[in-house]
Formats: sequence, structure tokens, C-alpha cells
Amino acid sequence: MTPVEQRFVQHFGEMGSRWGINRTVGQIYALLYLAERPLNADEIAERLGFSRSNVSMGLKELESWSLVRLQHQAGDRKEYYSTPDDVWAIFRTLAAEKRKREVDPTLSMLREALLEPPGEAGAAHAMQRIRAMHELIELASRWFDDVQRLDSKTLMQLMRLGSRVQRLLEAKNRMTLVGGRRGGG
Amino acid sequence: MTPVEQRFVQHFGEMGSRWGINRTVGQIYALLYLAERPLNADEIAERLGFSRSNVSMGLKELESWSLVRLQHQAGDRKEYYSTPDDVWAIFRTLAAEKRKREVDPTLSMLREALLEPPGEAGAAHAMQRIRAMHELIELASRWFDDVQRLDSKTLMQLMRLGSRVQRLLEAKNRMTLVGGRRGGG
DNA sequence: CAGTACGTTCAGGAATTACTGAAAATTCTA
DNA sequence: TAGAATTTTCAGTAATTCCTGAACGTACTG
Repeated sequence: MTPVEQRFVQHFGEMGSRWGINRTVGQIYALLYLAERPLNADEIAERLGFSRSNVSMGLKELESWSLVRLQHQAGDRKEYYSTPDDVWAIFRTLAAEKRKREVDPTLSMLREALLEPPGEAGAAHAMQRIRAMHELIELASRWFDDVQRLDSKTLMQLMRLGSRVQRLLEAKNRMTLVGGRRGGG
Repeated sequence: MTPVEQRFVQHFGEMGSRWGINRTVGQIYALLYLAERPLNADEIAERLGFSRSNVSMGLKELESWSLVRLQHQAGDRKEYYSTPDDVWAIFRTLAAEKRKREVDPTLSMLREALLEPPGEAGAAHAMQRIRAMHELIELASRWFDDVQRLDSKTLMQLMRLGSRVQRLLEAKNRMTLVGGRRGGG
């Protein structure tokens, strides 16, 4: 590994805990991300100096995040792992997994809380707060679902547009007002 | 606390580790979020059953995330804490802090890696991968900065639009093509 | 079938992170 | 300034998470 590659791998290890994964998993991912060809578990263990079993667990973890792809090579029984080439695809995957793990459980909890009959639930103020949080998260994750479906090109265009999207929305509003409103809610 | 409130607080405690904070901090935040009035550290310690010192540390942590506001009450020397009312403001704050802690350090690392003279850096493929990741993160965080500046109303409109933004972008593209392109990059 | 080449599991030790109580620091009052 | 009220710090312990080596499982080969 070149010094730059080492720094990259090291960094992913250090950031791991902030990202909700551990050092090993972070470094394995970083190594695979940079690798020119798929690597097998022994190669990973060797290059990173981790035990074979640790690498096995790390790869399972990465598989559960759908962040690595398993392949086989002709005439070799070993399992080879790689990351997708398209960084935008990676970004989407990551976002989807984070949502599933970090947001959805909360959404369920909020939904259940709101189903509680008002009398049982008590404290009106708290219920109001719960409702507000639920609305925001619901809206944000619905938006996320939607944007997930955009192709990479459109997504990039949207991002490049940045806050200038505001002008576009204003233009749209003017047109909608002129043309009349359809639908409701 | 009503059962619903208890479940809410409990949930924030349990999710804490996934969100990169600890149980105590999560529960303190949840309690403050639901509370009808600001609470002081003793009240928090009492209601959650944590030690006074733990609450003190938790509040410091929440302050470092700018997620709580410190107030004083007339004729009372105790420090009272509350969360902002506007959930969209909270959302923004959270996003900004997450970016600062979880994204910016990586961006710096990538930037430095790209400054390395090609000969020194070695492996062209790895450098290409680093460049791709850098581009994506740079673009995404620039977009984030931009969107942060939108007022809550516009932000909500954008989210409600969801993937229908694509049509808007297409309309814009048509107009841009017809009217001619300005600027470059 | 025995032997080999893998991958996985898991008990237990290492490392890290969270929490507490006691002591110290700070801030206010008289 | 002494004293009371409050917050903060921190050393030590509890709890949790991470990592390893050894044992085990599985699938292929001859």
C-alpha cells in the first residue's frame, strides 16, 4: 500500500465509531474500495493485520449493509469481495441502510404512540410534540424514497442546482397560480 | 410521565448508540423535547434515575451539538434547559453537526490525498477512486450548505415535491436549451 | 472414505466507553 | 469574606464492544 492508501484506510478505521461501525469494518471497506481487483479474506487479513475470524465477521457486517459484493474466480474456491464502482450507487445504498437502521424504528415508535387513544396517552403537549416529529420524519423519509429513485444524472443535476432550486420552485408557484390549482392536500 | 412518554424516552436511549450518542444523552434529549417547560439538571436526574454528574455531562454533550438551549428563571439560580420548538430548526442543527463531525474530516483527508504529487501517491487506480469519492462528497456537502439556507417553508415544499422535481428539472433543461446557455463549468 | 481448503462460530480476554460518588470549582448572597 | 447553592471534574468501576484463537462446519478432491 502506498502512504496515501494507508492514510485512507487508517482514516476509515478511525471514523468508524462515528459512523456506527467498528474500526475493522471501516478499514476492510476502505481497502476494498481502493483495490483494483476483488480481494479474498486471507488477503484482507494479511494486509490489515487482523485475525482471519475478525475479517470474516467484518465482511458479514459489510454484506448486511449491502456495501460489498461477493464473487468467485474461476478455478479458485476462495470468496472474493469488491465494492461497486459507481460512487453514487454506493451513496444510495448507504443512505438506504442508514434509513432502515436509524430512522425507521423511530418512525414506527412514533406511529404507535400516535395510535394511542388520547385519554390513555395523557399530556396533550407531549402528544403534539410527537406529532410534529412524526410529520417531519415521515415527510423527510418519503422524500428520500423518492429521490432514491432518481437516476444518478438527475440527482447530480439537482445537487448542482443547490439553493437555486428555490428560484425554480418560485417559478413553478407562479405558473401553478396562473394555471389554477389541481388536487388537494 | 405517561406510558407514551416513557416509551419515547426509552426509545431514544436505545437508539442512542446507533445515532452516535449514548443512552443517557439520548434520554435526556427526549425528555427535554417532550417537556412543556424547561427542566433543570436535578429534575432530569430525578426523572431519569441518573446520577447528577452524568446529567451534567450529558447536557454538556447536547450543548456541544447545539441541541439544547440554556435559560435562567427569575429568582432561581438553577440552569434550565429546553429544546427549540421548531422541529425543522432541530433537523437543520442536527444535520449541520453531523456533517461537521462525520463528513468534514473525511473531506479534509481526501483533499490532502489529492494534493499529493502523482509520483509520490502511487497507484493510479486508487487515486482515481479517491478522486471520485471526493467529488461526490464535495458536491453533496455543497448542496447541503445550500439547502441549509432555505427557509423551512421552501424546504418543505421541496420535500413534498419529491421525485416530481425531475419533471421540473426537465422543464428547466428545455427552457435553458431554448434560451441558450450562460456561464460554464 | 480420509484429507484438505476453506468459512463460521463463540468463549473469553483486551480495549473502549459509560457512569458514579466524592471532591473541587464556581457563583451567588449576606 | 464565609457560607450556601449549584455545576463541573475526575478517578475508579461497571458495562459494553471489539478482537482473537481454537474448535467446528461444510464442501470439495482423490
